[in-house]
Amino acid sequence: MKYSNQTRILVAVDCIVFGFDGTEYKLLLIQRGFAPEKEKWSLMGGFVQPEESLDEAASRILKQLTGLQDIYLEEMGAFSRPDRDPIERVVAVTYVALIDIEKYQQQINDDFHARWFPMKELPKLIFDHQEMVDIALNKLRYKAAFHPILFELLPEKFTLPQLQTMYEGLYNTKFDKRNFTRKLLSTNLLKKEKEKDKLSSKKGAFYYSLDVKQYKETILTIQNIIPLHEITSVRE
Amino acid sequence: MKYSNQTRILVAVDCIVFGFDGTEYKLLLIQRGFAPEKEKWSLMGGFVQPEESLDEAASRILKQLTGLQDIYLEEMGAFSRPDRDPIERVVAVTYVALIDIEKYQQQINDDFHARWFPMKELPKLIFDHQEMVDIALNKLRYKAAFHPILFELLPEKFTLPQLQTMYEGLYNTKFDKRNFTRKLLSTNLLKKEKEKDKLSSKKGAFYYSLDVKQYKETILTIQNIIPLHEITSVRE
DNA sequence: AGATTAATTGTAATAATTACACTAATAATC
DNA sequence: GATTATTAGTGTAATTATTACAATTAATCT
Repeated sequence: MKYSNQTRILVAVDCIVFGFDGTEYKLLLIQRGFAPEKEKWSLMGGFVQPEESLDEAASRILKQLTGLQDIYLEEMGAFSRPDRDPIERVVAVTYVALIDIEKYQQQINDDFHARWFPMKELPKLIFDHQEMVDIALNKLRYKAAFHPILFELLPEKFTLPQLQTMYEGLYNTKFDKRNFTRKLLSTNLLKKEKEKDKLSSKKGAFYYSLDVKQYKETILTIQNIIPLHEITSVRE
Repeated sequence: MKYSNQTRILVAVDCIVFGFDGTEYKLLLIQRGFAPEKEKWSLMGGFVQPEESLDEAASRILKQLTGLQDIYLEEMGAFSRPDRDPIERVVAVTYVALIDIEKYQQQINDDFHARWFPMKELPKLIFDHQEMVDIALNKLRYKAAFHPILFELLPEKFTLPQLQTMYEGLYNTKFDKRNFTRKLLSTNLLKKEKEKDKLSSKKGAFYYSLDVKQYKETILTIQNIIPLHEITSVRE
């Protein structure tokens, strides 16, 4: 038994993977393996299979095309212009991930020519993938202003100057060191470690790590219009 | 020419329409017009047609099933469990709207038994529609804490007590009048009108309206971690 | 005219944000 | 081993935002 007289459509998933290498933002791309636009640079995409959800499809596709697994992927929206794919109609649902480039460098598998491109030097992308990336970057900027999600882009232990560089890179601006660190530390999300990172300076900068318990509590908290003590519960 | 060996899937759109009547939040539902679950309460849903985008499908479906048109609908996410519809696989993309119940009361058309239900008295919904509503409400709470989007739920002219009631209703709490109005007015988004609303009190409360130009500028502004003067441009 | 109802308004204490520049630690160099 | 170069780390005062708290005002109703 089926719904009659309805058109069935190909559903695809495209994964937008942002990375940070301590200096700049990069985007992970692959060379598309099939026609049309074979060999052209593309997000990691594929078709949803009959027995998998979109989340499952996104994880599978990312793993198949890059080797990356156990990455947090967040749905970002559907792209559905009827002519967005020249071959036939495809509705694409996008997923976004933020990863620490160095941490996952090993996992990334060369079979499909996955490659990191600095955000300022992206090649021409197929179909509407550039639009997907633009929207994802704007959403990331927006979210990062409220939520300390940029931690996800860093290794487990990171320094305050690294964090600051990351925020400055996202917004193309400079912040005052004292005010920036004060604000970050006042969140109580950071734990100072005993070791220093000696790679990027002579003096060396102390490592910090994310206080995961605090983080999970804090990320559920609503700010601004709602006085903090009024909050009961918010799922997301 | 088509992509070979791929499964095509029904794609549906479901519209979650929240309303506020000055006192409480309500959800617009219809009685489903076809099997399975015919006559059961449901979000306004339908299948995406070959030549329309998802946004277009959402507008069309909302209009066909309720008469509502020119409503701002925002995509909220896909629901894709393979077994979410017992007849056959359907991937549903949800859209959320906020409207002023009284303003649109006229437009709402009884052909399909569209009806407002108070959020605390929702009937059993088909499939995973209750889950969609729960997620939408949480996202609304979350967004409203940062963005003054609740204006969209009110008529063009509204009073400060109405606004406060709306915020209090969303969070099940009470705010201090003085602090609430001070905060709202400090956004410079509200313009005081000359007339008063005399319906809800003897003294009458002045009407305010949204300063649309200011609103569009402000909604693009990022707060918190990013000092305001640093912002260049953020699309969303 | 007086009672009733809900709208409107201010202030003082506290907390957060901003602007601003020198000192500390280490490695590299002479 | 002293000097230089480099980046990390830190404090304070002025301003602005937030909070807690209650009397007065405008209009209608009796």
